[in-house]
Amino acid sequence: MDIYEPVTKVAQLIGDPRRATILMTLVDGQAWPAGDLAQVAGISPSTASDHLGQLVSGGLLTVVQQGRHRYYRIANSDVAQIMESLASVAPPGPIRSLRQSDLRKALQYARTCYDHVAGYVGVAVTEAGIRRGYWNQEEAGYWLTDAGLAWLQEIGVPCDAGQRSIPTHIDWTERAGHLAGPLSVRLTARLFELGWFTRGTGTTIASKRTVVVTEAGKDAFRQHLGLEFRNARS
Amino acid sequence: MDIYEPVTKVAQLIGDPRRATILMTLVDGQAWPAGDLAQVAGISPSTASDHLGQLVSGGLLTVVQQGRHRYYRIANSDVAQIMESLASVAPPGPIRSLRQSDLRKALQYARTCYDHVAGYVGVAVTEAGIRRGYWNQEEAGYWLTDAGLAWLQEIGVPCDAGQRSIPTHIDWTERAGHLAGPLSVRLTARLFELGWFTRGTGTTIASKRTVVVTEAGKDAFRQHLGLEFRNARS
DNA sequence: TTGTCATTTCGAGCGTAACCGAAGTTTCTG
DNA sequence: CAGAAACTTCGGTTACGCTCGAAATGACAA
Repeated sequence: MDIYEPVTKVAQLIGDPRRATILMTLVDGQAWPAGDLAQVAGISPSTASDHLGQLVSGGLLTVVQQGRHRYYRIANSDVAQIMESLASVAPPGPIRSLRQSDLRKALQYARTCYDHVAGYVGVAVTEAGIRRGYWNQEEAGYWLTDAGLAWLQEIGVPCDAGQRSIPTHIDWTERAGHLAGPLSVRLTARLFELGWFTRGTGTTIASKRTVVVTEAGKDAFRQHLGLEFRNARS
Repeated sequence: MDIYEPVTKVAQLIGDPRRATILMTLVDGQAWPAGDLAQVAGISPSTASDHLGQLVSGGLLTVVQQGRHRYYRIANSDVAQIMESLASVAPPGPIRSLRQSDLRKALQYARTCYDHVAGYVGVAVTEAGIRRGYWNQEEAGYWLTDAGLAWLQEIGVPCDAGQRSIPTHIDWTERAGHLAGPLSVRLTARLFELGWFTRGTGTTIASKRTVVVTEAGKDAFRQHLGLEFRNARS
C-alpha cells in the first residue's frame, strides 16, 4: 500500500547527521576513502563503514576499490542536485562563528558541484555565454553554437563538433540554470588550468569546495565574455 | 560545527513513512484536516498530530484553523518541488498491484502539483505554447507575449497585462520545465472550468491528484495549440 | 449550560538504528 | 612470509523517536 516507500528511503538516508555530512562532503563529485570520511563525520571507522554501506545499497553513492583504499563518490548528478536543493529549502540555520558565515558566503559565490562550477559565478558565466551567442537556451538545456565551439577551441577546451547539446542544472542558491555535463567538466577543468579559477585555501574539506576567481581570471572573463563579476562578499 | 544541520533536519522529517505519505498527499497544494491525514497515513489521530506538529515547526507545512478543523497544507512551492524531485531520484520501487501500476502511470501522465498541472501533459502544454508564440522561454522562466495574452483572455483566463513574467518549475518525471505561479493557477482552474480537464475518479486521495484530458479537451487543445497528446497508457 | 466532535498533550511502552570495540578479511610493504 | 594498514563484519549496548490510549483543550450546536 505504500507507494512512497522509495521516497521515504532516500530521505531517511539523507536524514542522519553523519550521512548528511558525508554526502555534502562528496557533493562536489570528488571521491574520498572511507577513513577520511569517517574523520570528516567524526565517527569511528566501523560506524562510517556501516553508513557508507547503506548509502551505496540505497543508490546514493558508488564505491571503487584502489589498493587497500575504497573510494566513495556520489552515484550520479541527480543525487548531487537533490543535496543542493535540500540545502536551499532548508532554513539558513544559526551561524555559530564568523568562519562559518564566511564559508557560506564563499560557497554561495562559487563552488564546485559534481561536474561544474555552481553558485553565482557559474550562473553568470552561463548567462554571459548566452549574451555572446556562444550557446542558446533551449527547452531542456543549451545548444552550442559555431561561435561557441570556436571560442572553446580557442581557449583550449577539447570539443566534439558533433556534440552540441549541453545539459543544464538548476542552481538553487541563484534560482537559475547553468551549464552541466561532460563539456562543462572539461571547460571547468580548463579554466582552473588557465588560472582563471583557483581553489579555496581553507584546511577543511568544505572550504576546498569553494572556488575563487583570480585577478587574471577577472581580466580574462571581461575580455572573453564581457563579464564583470560582482564582489565575492556581498 | 555542523553546518549541514538544516539539510539533515528537512530530510529527517521527510524520511518517516507516515510523514512522507502526508507530504505526498498534500503536494498538490490542497489543504486537508488532521483527521483525514491520520486516516490516509494509517495512524491514530494523536500520532498524526505529533507528526503534523513536527512538519509545521520544521517549516514544511502550514496550518489554518477553520472552525474545529485544522487544515494543513504544503508551506510553499519549494517544498512541493523537493518532494517531486525526491520521487524522481528514488528508484521506482516494486509494484505490488495492478492498481498501483495504473495509478503511477496516471500520475506520470498528468497530476496537479501545488499550483499547476505537472507530468507529461503540463510539459506538453507549455511547449505547445512556446511553438505557438504564446510565451517565450527565458533564462529563469517564461515571458508572456501579446499573442499569448490575447489567447488567455479569449479562453477566459483573467490576466494582468503588466504581469508578463511566468515562473517555471522543473518536472522531474519529464525532466523539462513547465508553467508555474499565479497565472498558471488561474489557467489550470479555467481549463477545469471549461471541461478540458477533469479529475481522476478513484476513491483514494492519491488518485484524486490525477488529471484526465477529456475528449472535448483533446479537440480544444488540438484546435487552440495544435497539440496532439500521446495516449495516457504508455 | 451541556454534550459532542476535532484535535492536541501527556505518559508509558517498545522497536529500531546508531554507535563502538574487537576480531576478521584483504592488500600493500619490508 | 610476517607485519602493518584500510576497511568491513559482528555482537552487545544505548538512546532516540514512533506509537497508542487516556485525558485535556477548544469550538460548535442544541
